[in-house]
Amino acid sequence: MSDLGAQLRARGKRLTTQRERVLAAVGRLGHATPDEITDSVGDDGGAALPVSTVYRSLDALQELGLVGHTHVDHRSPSYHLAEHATHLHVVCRGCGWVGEVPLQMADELVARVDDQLGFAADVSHAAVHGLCRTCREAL
Amino acid sequence: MSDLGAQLRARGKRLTTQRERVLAAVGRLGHATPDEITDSVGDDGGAALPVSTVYRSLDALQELGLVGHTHVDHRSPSYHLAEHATHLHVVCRGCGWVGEVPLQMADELVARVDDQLGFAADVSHAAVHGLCRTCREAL
DNA sequence: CTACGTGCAAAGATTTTGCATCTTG
DNA sequence: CAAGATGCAAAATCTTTGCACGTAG
Repeated sequence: MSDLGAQLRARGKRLTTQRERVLAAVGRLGHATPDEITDSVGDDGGAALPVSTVYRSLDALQELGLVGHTHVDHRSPSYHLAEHATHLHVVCRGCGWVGEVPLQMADELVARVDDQLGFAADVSHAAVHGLCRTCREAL
Repeated sequence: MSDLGAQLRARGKRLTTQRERVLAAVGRLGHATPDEITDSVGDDGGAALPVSTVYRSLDALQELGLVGHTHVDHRSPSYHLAEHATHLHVVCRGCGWVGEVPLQMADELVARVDDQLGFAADVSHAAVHGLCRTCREAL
């Protein structure tokens, strides 16, 4: 993936195995916390990485716009590939279930916010809380 | 505010000055982190409260549904009165500005999510990221 | 070579917990 | 009184930082 290298270089940064491995781990996991990513990095057969490197790599990759993150629960942000950010999250307060919803469902909201505030909303980084079908019926 | 007492008692909890003061502080501040709330509690002339009590009070008040919280930035949740939750937040990635948007703007999103997933979304607890008018034009 | 990045360990920041003591109901 | 809450300080989490050494370009 020399493309990654090019993007990094364009920003005065460098391509390192660590960054490649962190990016790969994020891709493998879909959505994951820094902690989960750290655990997963070793799954490619290579050596484990210190958490600090994972954090710094995520920062770098985020600066390039390759990954993004959302706050699904109280603690720990959840990282995902930017290209995978074609949805927003719904998080159940009852059971913790996390679902994905196509961005288009929020089109109207985005349009209205733009209209009234001139605010360019990026809904793909949003988490909406509520109750899933099951927990809702359980009440 | 005997109502607060009644609600607490109904849950097997008790009414204490600390809880009243934390609730009052949240009301005064509108939106605030546990830290800011701790600082503000003293503003009513009373003694300061230990952070742990503030956290426990917020938990209790949240359990009663009197306060809620959102994750505006990386660290620290922001608490607000539930009755004040008539809006959702838009957070500017550029300057950190936080705006409020009437819930109705998300009505369609809520309806669609309900329709397709049976998920009861509570958008008042949501933070949508993006760029405010100013930062947007600055690009 | 010369930045920039990595490892490691220590420091920060934030939240939670154990326990003796005090209060509410 | 008895069940809960509080205070305080210590522990647990989660993230960031300093610094000497390694390495991409």
